[in-house]
Amino acid sequence: MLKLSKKVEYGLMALLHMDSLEPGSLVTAKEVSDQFAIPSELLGKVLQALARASLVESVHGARGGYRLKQSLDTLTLGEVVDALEGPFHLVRCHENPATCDQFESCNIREPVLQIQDRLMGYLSAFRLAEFRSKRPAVAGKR
Amino acid sequence: MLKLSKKVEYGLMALLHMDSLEPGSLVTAKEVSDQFAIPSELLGKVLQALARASLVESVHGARGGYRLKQSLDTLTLGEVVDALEGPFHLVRCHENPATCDQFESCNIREPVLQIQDRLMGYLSAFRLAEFRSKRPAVAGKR
DNA sequence: GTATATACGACCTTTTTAGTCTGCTTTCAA
DNA sequence: TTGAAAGCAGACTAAAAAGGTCGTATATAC
Repeated sequence: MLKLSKKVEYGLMALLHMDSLEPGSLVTAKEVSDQFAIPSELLGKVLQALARASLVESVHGARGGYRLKQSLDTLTLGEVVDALEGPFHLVRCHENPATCDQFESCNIREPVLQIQDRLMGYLSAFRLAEFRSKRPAVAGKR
Repeated sequence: MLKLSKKVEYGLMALLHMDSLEPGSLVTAKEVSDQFAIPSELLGKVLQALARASLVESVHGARGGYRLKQSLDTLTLGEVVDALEGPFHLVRCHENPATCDQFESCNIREPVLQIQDRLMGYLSAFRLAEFRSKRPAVAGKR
């Protein structure tokens, strides 16, 4: 209920991590999964989904890996959620009214839609660069 | 993922319905469940939770039922969510860090907390009266 | 005292989420 | 040219949460 999924958490952690690396350098799913104690197969799927959505770029084969394709300055939380969970719907009936037993009698449809729009607007306005600025500055070489 | 639960939906529907009745009049869980095609036992639990949280008042025994205890002008979406789902946490680790395998290495804790605070602020600022104003006006007697 | 209603807890079922496994394709480099 | 390292894809399983049901106790009107 109103929770972020592990997929989104993992995706954000990976994106933030990539942002902290030398620009353009590759990192493998295994390296990230080791660093953050994430199951590697699962993180692999997450990164693949981010690649399909062009948030990251994947390089196949040995010595391959992933790198950011967009700056965190332009990436938003909404894009990450959309890439990993699909279009955002606050209630099931907006996706598929047929499954809702209350559809006919429903007296909250319009206002819920309005809330959804505002939440979505917030997610789409939240730039991932804001994640970066909150962490302690990392001194030294990179 | 970032969905409203059926409990919250049912609670909102019931609250809105009560608001449309003669002020002070009682309505039973059965009546509401019939009107909105909600399983009555489930709606019963929802209304009981709303009563525990003092959003509605319950009257026991024959001819009993529920009525609003607060005006929708003062009730907020945040209160309803809190009454029916408990304190709002965007990620599990805010409730129980022990269950999070990524707790040590996590690089997104602070920003996620910030997002949660803003979402919570939004929920708490959203007055249920706004639900009312969006419905078609009901002409005639009440 | 009986019918009607809320209250509450235990339970069951279904759906969703999280994680695993198997096998493939692509690429580098020895 | 071949083996290891990596991404890719889908099926599968396990665990957790959500949704729903049932039984029973308690309160109240008539």
